[in-house]
Amino acid sequence: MSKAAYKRRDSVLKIIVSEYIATATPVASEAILRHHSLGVSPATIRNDMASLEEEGYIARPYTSSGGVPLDKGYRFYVETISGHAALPGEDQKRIRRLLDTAVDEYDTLLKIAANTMARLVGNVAIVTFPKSAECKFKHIELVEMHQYMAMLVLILSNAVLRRQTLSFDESVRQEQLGEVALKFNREYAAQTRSQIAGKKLELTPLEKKVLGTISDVMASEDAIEYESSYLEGLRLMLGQPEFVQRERMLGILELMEAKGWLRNVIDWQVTEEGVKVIIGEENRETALHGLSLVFSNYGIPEQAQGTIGVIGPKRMDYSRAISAVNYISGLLSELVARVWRND
Amino acid sequence: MSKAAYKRRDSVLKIIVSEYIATATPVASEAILRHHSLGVSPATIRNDMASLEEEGYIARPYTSSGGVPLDKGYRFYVETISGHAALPGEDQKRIRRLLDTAVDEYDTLLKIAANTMARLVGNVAIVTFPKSAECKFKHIELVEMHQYMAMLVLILSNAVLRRQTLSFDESVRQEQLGEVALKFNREYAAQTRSQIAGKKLELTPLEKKVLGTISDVMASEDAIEYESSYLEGLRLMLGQPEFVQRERMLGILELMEAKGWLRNVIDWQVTEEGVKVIIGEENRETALHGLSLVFSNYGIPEQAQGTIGVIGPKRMDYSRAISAVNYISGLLSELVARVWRND
DNA sequence: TTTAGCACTCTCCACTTTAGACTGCTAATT
DNA sequence: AATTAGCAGTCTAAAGTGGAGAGTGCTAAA
Repeated sequence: MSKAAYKRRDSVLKIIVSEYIATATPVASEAILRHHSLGVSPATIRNDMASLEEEGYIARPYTSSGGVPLDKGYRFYVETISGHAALPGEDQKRIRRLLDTAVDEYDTLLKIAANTMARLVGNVAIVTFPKSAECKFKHIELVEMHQYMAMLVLILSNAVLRRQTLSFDESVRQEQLGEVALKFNREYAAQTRSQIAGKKLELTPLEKKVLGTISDVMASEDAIEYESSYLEGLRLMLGQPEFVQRERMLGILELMEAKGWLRNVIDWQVTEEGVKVIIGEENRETALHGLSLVFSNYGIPEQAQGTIGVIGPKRMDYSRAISAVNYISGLLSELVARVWRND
Repeated sequence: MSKAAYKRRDSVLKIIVSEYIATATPVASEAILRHHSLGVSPATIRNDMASLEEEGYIARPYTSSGGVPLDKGYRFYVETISGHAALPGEDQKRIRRLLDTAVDEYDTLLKIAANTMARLVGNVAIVTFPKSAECKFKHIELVEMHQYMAMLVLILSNAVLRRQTLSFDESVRQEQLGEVALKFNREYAAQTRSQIAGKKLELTPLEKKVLGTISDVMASEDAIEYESSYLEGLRLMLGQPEFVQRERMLGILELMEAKGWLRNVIDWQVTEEGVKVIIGEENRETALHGLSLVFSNYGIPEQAQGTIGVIGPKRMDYSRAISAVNYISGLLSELVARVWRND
């Protein structure tokens, strides 16, 4: 096969993928020529398609139908388009304005980010809270609820807020609680759980109790990976033709309601820069073999990192997804940096 | 029609409903006798069914098929069974143990409650956060993030926690922030937003800024009705045979992803005691006309009330749902009361 | 290497057929 | 007046049929 012929075959593959993404139906040789004149006849395209099939880029649902891309075909497509993608300027502006309105409210901000992205790509969007490797004590507050009970509010350095109630056998007054809080805030500022444990202080029974609770909360925070995250756009994704079979639809719902599924899905170890695309069987989780993922980390490495991404059928608009994830993750990084400037 | 005949007809209706709930297929006259011998022939049952149809309790999908209950039939069924329902002792124990483990962590507690109930009834369960009519200031905390930014943590009397970041034009130190917090905590304890606004104090520019933010947060808290709630068991409900039509499935997903839908669905005005059942077209929201709701309020009236309930197809196990909602709402009330004992 | 031409394959849709499930009605019975 | 047996009649669901149309694979020629 000549060099020019190879090039044409690659074009054919690209057209098949993009056409299939648009129509969700097998792409016929003549359909390819309808929209992109390649200066050759349908028969030539058919030969190319036969060759593409042989090498595992495309497949045909039945003996003589059009071609549909296989994972390898999608992969090729993604490689060739990535880099060129950028969100339209007006979208960028709109999104920036939208997120700016919520910049002071952390949770709302992330929720809006997820929602916006979901609608932008017509699929499921996920945003996790930023998380640091090992959380640090920032501040506690003890508030009396009633005589025998108080609420402990613990603020961690990654701006995570956790609360826990404490019951006492004896009556405790707000003043006492205030003193304990003051002492701990002075002694433990910016320390990790293990550092706090290492510090031997003289403690009253009340203080011991509070310290124990703090330690528990920090431990559970360290253990959590993705518990809290926002997931938006389920209805959009499930409206796609790939989910006409009820089985698939329910499978997805089941997966997403399961606890801790995200941990298996996103390879947390990977801290590479930039947008990553995972296609079909490249997914570790078998339930996701029919889907693709486009995601990126955001935030400040080693300090406060979260993940933002899109999940959709393999037949998703990768160009749009990549540019959306890229832009919004950048935006979030910016906003996170503003809060963390010098922590 | 004799008294005895009326009684039999009621039995027939009850059997039709319960049989339909179990099988999801129209109930034939002979099927009724298969499981419940009423001492009469199928022809008699048929006469009864004709009468039930005439009065709008049941309908037939086509000219000569079995009967399916209409809303009026379900309503009759619910009236006759309610009161007799109680969760099996072992379930009660299991659930109590489960919730006890999370009693100190408010959010987890509610999430577990929702999850448990969803699995108990095989449908969607919803639990909202307790909310009081007008929230009261309990405590604030100001934590320095960096020179020009601080985080405001506001604790309200209903144990709701809200945070917000504050940016300053000038550099601000933690000490200053601490003093502001101390002052506000002293002056504003247990006051509502309007009370705080009415109190005229000498304020520095910094204090004015903080007060403004507090006021904003409390205002938005007062405005929120059901923003935060846990919804579990979508996959269970959507697995039911009523959702084989994709349209319906997507309709439900759309409804549930919409913001503020819950407010329309649950009649918040109703503060009656006990479990309430809403069947099909009794729902205000048209998207829910095919579904039923079983819900109850929990918490302390006027002080901290939330809602817990089940959403499922009209063909749901009402007996189980009513007993589950009843039991779990009672349990939550108990746990809430423990925290609020004398607020 | 590309192309024209044609037989062949397979899907999709509409239509028909058939078996079986239930009822409604009528006339007889209690 | 209420109940029953019996049977004709109605309707569904599933399986089968046939034809149109889309699209390919192959062959032989350019």
